[in-house]
Amino acid sequence: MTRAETTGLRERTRRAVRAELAELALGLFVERGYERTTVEDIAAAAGVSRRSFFRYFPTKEDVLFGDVDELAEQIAEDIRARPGDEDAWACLHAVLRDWEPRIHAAQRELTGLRLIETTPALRARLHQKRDELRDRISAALCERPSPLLDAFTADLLTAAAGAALDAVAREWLRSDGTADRAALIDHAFTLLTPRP
Amino acid sequence: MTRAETTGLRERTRRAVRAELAELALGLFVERGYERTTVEDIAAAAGVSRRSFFRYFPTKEDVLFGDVDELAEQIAEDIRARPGDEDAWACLHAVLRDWEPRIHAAQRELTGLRLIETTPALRARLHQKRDELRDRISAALCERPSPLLDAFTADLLTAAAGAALDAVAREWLRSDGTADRAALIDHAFTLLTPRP
DNA sequence: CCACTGTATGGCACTCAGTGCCACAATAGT
DNA sequence: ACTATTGTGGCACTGAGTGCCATACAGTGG
Repeated sequence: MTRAETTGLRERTRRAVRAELAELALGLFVERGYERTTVEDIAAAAGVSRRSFFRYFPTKEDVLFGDVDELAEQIAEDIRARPGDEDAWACLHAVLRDWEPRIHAAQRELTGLRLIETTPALRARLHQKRDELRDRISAALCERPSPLLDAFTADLLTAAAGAALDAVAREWLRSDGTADRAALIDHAFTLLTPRP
Repeated sequence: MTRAETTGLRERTRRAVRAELAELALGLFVERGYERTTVEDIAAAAGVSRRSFFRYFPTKEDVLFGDVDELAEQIAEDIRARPGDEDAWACLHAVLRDWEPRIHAAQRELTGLRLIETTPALRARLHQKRDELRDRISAALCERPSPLLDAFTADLLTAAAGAALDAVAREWLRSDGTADRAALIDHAFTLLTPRP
C-alpha cells in the first residue's frame, strides 16, 4: 500500500468525476424525475460506463447524498468535546444549530431537498442516513461524563432533536427557502425543552 | 360490478392467501434473512406464482407491514374527535398511547420488529409509512378548532411524538420485550411536554 | 343446469438496479 | 523502462417490479 495522500493525480480525478456525476445526476433528476432517469443515463452524461458509476456511488440514491458518515463522526466528536456539565438538550441544541447548515448543504439546498422530499425512494434513503446519525449522536451523549443519561433518554432526546431538524427543513421548504432556519431551530428546541 | 361485500368466497380466499403469504414470508425472513429470501421463495411456499405475489403486495417489503393506511385514517379521525379545547400535545399523547399497541401489532411484535430494526431496507420502508402517518396526523391537528396551530408547530409536535414512539420501540427491543411500553410512552411524552 | 361476464391467475418477456468476473489500460514506485 | 497496483469497460447474471395475454373460475341471469 503506497499511501494515496490528498493529492495524487488518481485521487484528484476521482474527486472530479464523483463531483461531476453528482452534478449531472441532480440535473437529470430535476429535468426528468428521479425514477425516469436511469443510472445508464447519468453514466453516459459523464462519459463513463454504467459499471464505473457503481464504483463511485454504491447506489443510485447515494449520488445525491454527500458523505454523511464523515459528517456524523465530526458531529459526534463535537458533542464529546462540549463542557461536561452541560445539559444534554442544550448540548444537542448548540451542536446541531451549528452543524445544520452543513447537513443542509450536503443535500444540495432547495433543489436537492425538494427532490428528496417528493421522491419516496430518496426520502427513505435520507431516513436511513438520519438513523445512522442518530445512533452515533446518541452514543456520544451516553459517553458524556456529567448528566449520566441512560440509553433510553439519550435516544429519546436525540430522536426528538432529529424530529426538530426535520420539521425545520420541511417548514423551510414550505416557505420556498425564505424562512430563517436558525431561528426555527431555536424555536423548536425551546418548545421541546425537556422537563427537569 | 357486483358488490363484493365482506363475505364473498372471493374476498375470503383473498384474505386467507394474503395472511398466509405474510405468515410464510416472516418465517422465511427470520430463517434465512430478508435479503437471502426471494419473492419466488415466498410465492412457492404459499403455492402461488411470483406474478401473483405482486397482486397481493405491491413490494416485497410490504408483506411485513399491515395496512398502515387504514390505521392512519382511524388515528386521524380519533384526533379530530377529541375535545376541541384540549392541548395539542396532550391530545397526541392520549391518542397515540391508545393506538400504540395496534401500530405495534401491525409490525408482528418482537420477531417482526427485530427484523425490521436490523434490515435497512425494511427500516426505510417503515420510515416511509411513518411519514404518511405523520402527515395525516399533522393535518388532523391543524383542523382542530381551539389551539390554533400553525403548520410548523403541528408538524413539529407530531414529529416529536413520532420520535417518542420510535424511541420507545427501540427501548422495548433493547429490553427483549420486557419493558412496559405504556409507561415508557408516558415518560417520554411528559419529558418532552412543550413549554407554553 | 347452462351460458355469460368479470375477475384472479400463471406464464412470458421486459426494464432496471446492483454485483462478480475478467481482460486491459493507466498510473505510481523503483 | 519494468513491474505491481489500481481503475475501467464489457459481459453475464440475480432479483425486484411491470405489462400483456390466454386461461380458469366465482357470481349472476336465464
